[in-house]
Amino acid sequence: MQPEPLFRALSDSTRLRCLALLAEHSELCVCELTHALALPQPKISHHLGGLRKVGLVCDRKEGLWIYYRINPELPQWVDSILKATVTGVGQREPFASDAQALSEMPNRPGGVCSA
Amino acid sequence: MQPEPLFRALSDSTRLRCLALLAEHSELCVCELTHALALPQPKISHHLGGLRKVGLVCDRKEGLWIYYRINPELPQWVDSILKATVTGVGQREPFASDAQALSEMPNRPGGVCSA
DNA sequence: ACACTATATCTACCAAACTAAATATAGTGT
DNA sequence: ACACTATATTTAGTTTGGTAGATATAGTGT
Repeated sequence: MQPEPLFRALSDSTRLRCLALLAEHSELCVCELTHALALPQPKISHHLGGLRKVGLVCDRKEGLWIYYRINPELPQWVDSILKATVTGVGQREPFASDAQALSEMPNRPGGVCSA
Repeated sequence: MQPEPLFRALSDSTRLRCLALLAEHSELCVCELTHALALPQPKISHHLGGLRKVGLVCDRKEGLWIYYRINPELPQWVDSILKATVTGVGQREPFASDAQALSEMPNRPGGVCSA
């Protein structure tokens, strides 16, 4: 993985918020992310596409839903960067509120039992 | 430190190359970086200004030269990100060639004896 | 077939940022 | 005072990338 596109992907607030949630939930569908971040669905989809394009996330289709997860085959140094980032900023806003909003979302599909 | 400006700073090739060199040389002046990267001096200065603005580097003036170093007071998670990046991509091009070009530079000023 | 939900794509607009080149600032030595 | 070196800033042009909104695709249930 090239560092420049990686860091560019990490330089946007919407993408970082998605990644921060994904880092703690193994997989989430678009509607969960849309709810947690309270942003328009096309915007979320657009940014998830960007994350997928650089290889940071992958997706899985199940029925009507598409579940995203952090790519489990990331190079170790990339994984370290993600972990360091979540450690460093995960308690701040808006990340904390996003996690809270997600946990309070009613009618969540599938993978609720994930870590 | 905010993550978005940090990652945006890391998303440019010129800035990454400067940081990679600084990560292994404690301090370097602008002319050393300009020589190592073989880029126009105003371009190097401009990008160093960007790195300084987000707090990734600081500088020290000595006579005609301005020495840059990685900010020694970076938050731990930011330091982890820098180290992971250098570990992950430091051996690749153009970083390896930059280090080589720096080591072969004649008439280097001041801090040559740095690690 | 139809309505509904979930997601993706497309279009147009706008702002941020990289680049190149010229020029300005500032320190040094003669 | 002048020439020279090192560095920073400014300007203009171009591109990249984010946003909003509309629309398309696709799966589900009736």
